[in-house]
Amino acid sequence: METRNTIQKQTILQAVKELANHPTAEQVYEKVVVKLPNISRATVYRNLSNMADRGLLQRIGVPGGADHYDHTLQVHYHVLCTHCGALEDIWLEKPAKNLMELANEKSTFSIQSYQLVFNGVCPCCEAKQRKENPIQ
Amino acid sequence: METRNTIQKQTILQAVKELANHPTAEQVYEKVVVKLPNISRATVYRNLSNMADRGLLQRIGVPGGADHYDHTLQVHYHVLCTHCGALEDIWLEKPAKNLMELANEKSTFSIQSYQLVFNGVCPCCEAKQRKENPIQ
DNA sequence: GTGGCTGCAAAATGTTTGCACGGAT
DNA sequence: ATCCGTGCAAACATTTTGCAGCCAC
Repeated sequence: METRNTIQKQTILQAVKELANHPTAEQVYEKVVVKLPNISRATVYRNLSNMADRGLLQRIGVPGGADHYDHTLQVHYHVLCTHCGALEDIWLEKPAKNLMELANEKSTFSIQSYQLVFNGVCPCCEAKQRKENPIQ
Repeated sequence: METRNTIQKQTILQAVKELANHPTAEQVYEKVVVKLPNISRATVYRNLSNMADRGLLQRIGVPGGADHYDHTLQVHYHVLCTHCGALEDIWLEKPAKNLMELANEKSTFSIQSYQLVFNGVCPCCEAKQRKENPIQ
C-alpha cells in the first residue's frame, strides 16, 4: 500500500512539472525516455494514473483523445484547440461550486465531480484561418 | 454533399430514438443488427458521427470511454455513474450561457462549445454499496 | 528476503480508413 | 449513369494487463 520511491516515478513527476503544458502520457514518455532509455510506456501510464488517483497530479480527460496531465493542483479549467490540439488553462472562480450544487439538486445521482473541457480555436490557428480565407 | 436516404441511416436514427437512454455506438449496433443482419459497425459509427455533425443527434463525449448519443437536441447535461456506467440526464438552465461567456472573457482562445460530464453514483449502486458496507 | 514495481509483449477498447461493390438518385 | 454509402478487413490510438525478474525497503 505504501509507495516505493523508484527512479521512474521521480523522473515522471519531474517531467510533468518541467513540461508544464499539460502533456499526454506519450509526451511524458518521450521526455522521460531520454533520461531512462529502458523505461516502458506501461510504467509511464501506470505512474501517471496512480499519481492522479493520489492527488499528486490532475488528470484532464479529453473525450476522443488522450488524457493530459497537469502538475497544477488548484481547480481550474482547460480549452482545447479544435485545429491543433493545443490545451490551455482557463481560470474561472465561480462555476466550481455552483455546478456541483446545481447538478446535485437536479439529479438523483450523488455527484462527486465533473469533467469540463472547452473547445475553441487558439489565436495562432485563428490567424492562419484568416490568412487562408480572408472573407467572412 | 446532399445526403442519401439509405435504410441503414433510417434504422440507426430510429434505434437511437427507441433506445432513448444515450446508447453508445456499440449499443446502437446491437439494436440495428437485429433488423439489418449484414450491417457493419463502420456504418453505424460513420452515420452516428455524421448525424451528430449535422445536428440530428447530440454526441456525448465521455473521457476514457465510448461516446454516447442522445436523440434529444435541447441543451442539457449528463451524469455518469462511476460504478455501473449508467448515463442520465441533468437539466440545468443557468450554466449554458454563463460558462461560455466566462470562459471567453478569461481565455485568448475563441471558445465555441464545451463538453461537460458529471461523475457520481446512481441510486441503485449507492444502495448496493450501503448493503455491502453499512458503516459510514 | 519480500513483495511492490518494472519491462515486455500481447490484448483490449473504441474508432477510423482504404477499397471495391452496390444501390439511391 | 453517376457517385455516395456500404461492408469488410485492416489499421489506428490509447490504455490495460499478465507475467517473469528485479530492486527498494
